[in-house]
Amino acid sequence: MFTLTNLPLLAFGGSFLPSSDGDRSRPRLTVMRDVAKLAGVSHQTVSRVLNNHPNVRQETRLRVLEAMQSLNYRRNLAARTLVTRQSDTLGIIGFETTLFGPASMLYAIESAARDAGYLVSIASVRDLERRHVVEAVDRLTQHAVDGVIAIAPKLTVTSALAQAPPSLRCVAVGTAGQSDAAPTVGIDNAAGACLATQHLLDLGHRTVHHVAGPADWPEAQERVEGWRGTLYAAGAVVPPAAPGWWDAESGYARGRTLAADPTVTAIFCANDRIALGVLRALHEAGRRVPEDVSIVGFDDMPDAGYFLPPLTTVRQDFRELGRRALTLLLEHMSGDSTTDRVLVAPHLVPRASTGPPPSR
Amino acid sequence: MFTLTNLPLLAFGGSFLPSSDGDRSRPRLTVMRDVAKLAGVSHQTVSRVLNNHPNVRQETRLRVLEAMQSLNYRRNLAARTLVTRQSDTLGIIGFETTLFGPASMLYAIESAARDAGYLVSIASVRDLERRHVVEAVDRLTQHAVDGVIAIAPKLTVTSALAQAPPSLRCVAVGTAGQSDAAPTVGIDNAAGACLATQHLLDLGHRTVHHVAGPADWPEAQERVEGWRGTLYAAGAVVPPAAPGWWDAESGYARGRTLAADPTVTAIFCANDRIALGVLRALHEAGRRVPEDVSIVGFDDMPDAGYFLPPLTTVRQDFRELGRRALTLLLEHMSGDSTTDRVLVAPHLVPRASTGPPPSR
DNA sequence: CTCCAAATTGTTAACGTTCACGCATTCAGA
DNA sequence: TCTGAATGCGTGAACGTTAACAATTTGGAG
Repeated sequence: MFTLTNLPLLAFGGSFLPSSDGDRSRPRLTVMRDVAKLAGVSHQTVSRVLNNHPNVRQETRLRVLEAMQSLNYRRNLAARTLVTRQSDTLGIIGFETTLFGPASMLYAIESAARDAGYLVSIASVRDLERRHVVEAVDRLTQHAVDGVIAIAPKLTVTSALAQAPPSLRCVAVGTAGQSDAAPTVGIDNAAGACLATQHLLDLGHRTVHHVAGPADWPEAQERVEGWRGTLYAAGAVVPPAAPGWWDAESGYARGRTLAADPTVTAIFCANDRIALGVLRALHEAGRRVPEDVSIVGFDDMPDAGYFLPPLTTVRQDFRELGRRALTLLLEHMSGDSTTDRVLVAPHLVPRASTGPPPSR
Repeated sequence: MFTLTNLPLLAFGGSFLPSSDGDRSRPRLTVMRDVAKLAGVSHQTVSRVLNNHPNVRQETRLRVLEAMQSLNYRRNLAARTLVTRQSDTLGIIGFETTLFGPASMLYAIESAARDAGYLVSIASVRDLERRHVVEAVDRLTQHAVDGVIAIAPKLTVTSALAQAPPSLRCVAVGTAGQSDAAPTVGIDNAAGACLATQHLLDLGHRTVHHVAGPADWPEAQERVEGWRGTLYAAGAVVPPAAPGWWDAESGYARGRTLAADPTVTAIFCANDRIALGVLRALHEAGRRVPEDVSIVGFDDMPDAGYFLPPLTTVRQDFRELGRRALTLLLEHMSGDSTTDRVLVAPHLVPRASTGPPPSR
C-alpha cells in the first residue's frame, strides 16, 4: 500500500511553488489546488485521497499521491481545523510535572497520543487552585484541543473539569477515587498499601508504622486506609500516622521520631522519597535496616534499588497509567465508552530494606 | 484598563447563540460578526480591538469589549492561524523527559512560554536517531508552531534542526558546545567540573577520580575535560576516567572498582545518580564517606541532600536554562538577536559527602 | 469657511480546507 | 434494452479570521 505516512521527509512544511503570477511578499505554499492541477483532478478529489475516502478510483488515487509526493505537499491543519472543528491535538493539564511520576505519565500519554495521530499541548498549573485549573482548560479550548487529560491528584481539578464545554471530553489521571465530573484513571492505592503492609506482617512484624503523605491528598489518604485496613484485618495494633509532605525532608523529620522508639520494627512510607528521609534518620540514630527496622516505600522511582539499603517498594506503573488514560479519553471521544473509573494494580518489588524483625 | 484577559471565565470556548435561521446540525459559535452586530460596528473593528490596533476610538473600543464580554466571545485561533500563518504555539522536542533535568527544563519553558502568550506542544523522541528528530520537527511544523526548542543533549539533534524550514526558528537547550545549525543554551559543564574538582583539591586531596557519563554525550565530555584541566593545572596525577551510563547502576559498577583501591580518597561523579551508586559501592566495601572517601555529584537532584551522607554536588539551574532558552527563541523569532550561545553558570552546593582526606 | 492630512471605520477579498450538492459514468438485474 | 442504484468526480459555498484598500469623519491651519 502507498499511504501518506511514507512520503519522504526531505523538506518540511511543503515546498514552495514558483510564484505563478502577482508576486506577493510572502511565498506561497503548495496547496491542494497545486496538487490537483498536477494530477489533473479537482481539489476535492485530492481532499478525498487525503482523507481516505473510499470513492476514488485506485488509478487516480495513485496519480494524486504521486503529485503530492513530487510537490512535497503538506496539508494545512489550520484550514482543516477551521472547518472540521477538530485539531488532532489533545491537551494535558500538568501538575508537578518535574517529579518522576507526573513526568512519566506525561511522557506515556504523549507517546500513546502520537501513535494515535495526535499532538499534545500542555498547560501546567502552578498549584491546584480552582481558578488556575479553569484558566488552563480555557487556554486549551481556545486552541481547539479535541480532548483533555488532566494529571490531577486532587479533586479540585476534576471538579474544575466539569466547567469545560460539554463537547470537550476530559479524563483525569493519577487520581484517587471517583468523580462525577470526569472519568478517572488511577492506581489502586489501597491495594498497594495492603501489599506493603501485608509483606511486613508476613515477615513476622507485630505491627507496621506508617509515614503518610499530605492529609489533603486523596492518594495519600487511600494509602493510609489500605494500611490501616490490613492491620485491622490482621488484628494488629494501629499506630497513629503522622501526615507530611511527599519529600525526603518530611520523611527525615518523622523518621527521627520513629527511630527514637525502640518498639518500631517496620515502617511503610507513603512514597520512596519519604523512605529516603526515613532511612537517613534511622541511620543517624544507629538503627540498622533491615536488621533492626524494615522499610517499604511506594512508587519505585529510578534508583530506588540503589538506596542504602536497596529499597523494597510498591511499584506504580506510571507509563501504564498514562496509556490507559489516553485509551479511555479516545474511547469517550468516539462515544463508545461509559467506563468511569480505571484502576491499575500496583505490585510489590522486594529488595533489601525488609526482613524479619529482630528476635528479642 | 479593560482588556480581554479579565473577561469572566464562566463558560468556555464562547457561548452559543440561538441559531438565528437555517438550523444546522452543529451549533454555531459566537463569532466576530455577532459581536460586531451587538456593538453596532463592523467585524473588522472588532478585529482591531482584539489586536490592539491603535486607530480605534476609545468609546467604540469599550462598546466592543462590552459586547464581547456579554456574548462571552472567544476568537477562533484556527481561523487566525490560517490567515496570519502564526499559531501562538511553540514546539518542544523532548528527550528523556521523565528524568529530573529535562522535566524541569520542560516545565520552565512551558511556564515562560505561557507568560509570553504561547501554548507549547510537545513532540518526544524515543532516541536521538536523526530520522526520529526530523520526524518530530515535521510533526510540529505540520501543526504550524511558531518556533521550536529542542531539549537536545547531543549534536545529532541540533544538526537535524538545520533541516527545518528556514522560516522556523529553532533553539537547542541542555546542549554542550556550539552548533552552526541552531543557537544553543547550556550549562557551563567545564566550569562545574572545575568547581567540584577544585573543591576536593582544596580540601587536601592529592588527586580526584572521576566517574564519567557516556563517552558520546558532549556534556559528559565537557565535564571530563573540566575535571582533567583542573587536575593538570594543580599538577595532580590524572587517573583514567571510565565512562558509563547516567544511572546509579553504572555508578555502582564502577564504584566497586574504585572502592577496592585504597589510594582513592576523592571521587567526582558526572551526576548525582551515579554518585548514589558509588555511595552504595563504597558503603558495601566498608569505606566511610567522607572520612575515607569524599564524593561530589552533579545536578543537585531533589533529595540529594538526603543521601547517606547528604551529597555535595554541583547545582544546575534547569529552570533558568529553560527560561533562557525561551527568551533566546523569542529574540530570534523577532529577529533582533544574533546570540549563538548562552552559558549558564553552575554552582557548588557543599554538603556532608566531602571532607579532608584521611591522615595517613 | 475651506481644505488637506490624519484618524477612524467599513467593504471586499484572501487564507486552504471540508461539506453539500450535482452531474456523469458504470454496472447489475429484469 | 432499459432502469435505478452505486460509483467516481467536480462545483460552489462555507468555516472565522486578517489584509488591503476605500470611504468617511475629524481637526486644525490658512
